[in-house]
Amino acid sequence: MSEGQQETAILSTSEGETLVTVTQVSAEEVAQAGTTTMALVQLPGGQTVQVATISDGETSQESGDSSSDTQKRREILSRRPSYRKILNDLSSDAAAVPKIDEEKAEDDGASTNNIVTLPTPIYQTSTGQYFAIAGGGAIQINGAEGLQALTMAGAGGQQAGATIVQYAQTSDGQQFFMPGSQVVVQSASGETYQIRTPSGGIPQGMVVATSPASIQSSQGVPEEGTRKREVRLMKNRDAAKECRRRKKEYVRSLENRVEVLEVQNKQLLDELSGLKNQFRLNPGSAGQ
DNA sequence: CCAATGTGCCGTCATCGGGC
DNA sequence: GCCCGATGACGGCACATTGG
Repeated sequence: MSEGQQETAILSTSEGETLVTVTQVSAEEVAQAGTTTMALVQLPGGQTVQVATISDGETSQESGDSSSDTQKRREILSRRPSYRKILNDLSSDAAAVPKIDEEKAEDDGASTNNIVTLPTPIYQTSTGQYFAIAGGGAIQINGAEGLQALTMAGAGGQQAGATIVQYAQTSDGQQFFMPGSQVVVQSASGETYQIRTPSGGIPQGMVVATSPASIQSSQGVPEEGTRKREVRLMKNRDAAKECRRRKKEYVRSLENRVEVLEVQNKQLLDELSGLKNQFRLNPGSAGQ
């Protein structure tokens, strides 16, 4: 399809009322768009909407202003894979558009920015109950009987709905159970709480939760190294998630581009075939 | 039904490169 | 030089699929 040669389809009712007008954009425009823009749909009110290919991580972002996304995508796709560069682009856009937050919320349930800054220090149990990390460092659990499972409410380091801690109500307080050996919870204020399996005193698998103050007072300076390590692991864990998310998004964009280029290629082949037939039937008209 | 295999996701480690 | 974020590599786990 050459420049300015657009194909238009009109969807109308039996009474002849036009519902929508679909204009296929030129191959060049498609190529420039890189991945997403396939057609323009004109609504009855005169509003024009770009119809884009749909992929998991992109639909939530591109329903709004698509022009800036198209521009950005064009830049992304015109260069060789560089996740660092992609990150720079994304981070520069993040100030204006909170796209990462939205995508991550629906993508894999990972935290919005990083695990360090949880949106709220309140967590929800599988039964809908809540517990909170109070300002003094205490973990407060609202009324529980029997064994309960704690899951992160909303964003967090664990998979959405994954059980990270179980607890039971006892006569002398709360007791925690957990599948792993250690869990670190960080509050919105940045304080780190370690939930660890003790060496003895309580049944195996039972853990206790300690606040930063008690950790420092009971175990002293050497624990600082452990705490730093846990924070570093948490940050790296989150960075790895984000990196994988960007990589998946990049692969999706490449797949989208393949689709677009295949369509473009087919159109060009069809056009070539048509021209060949035309030349065969009417050789004298060639070049006019 | 069950073991083998494939796939996807995650956490961790090692390394690199940029900022200070 | 140190710190920190990004990312490749690796291994583990959970789940789905497949063949006997």
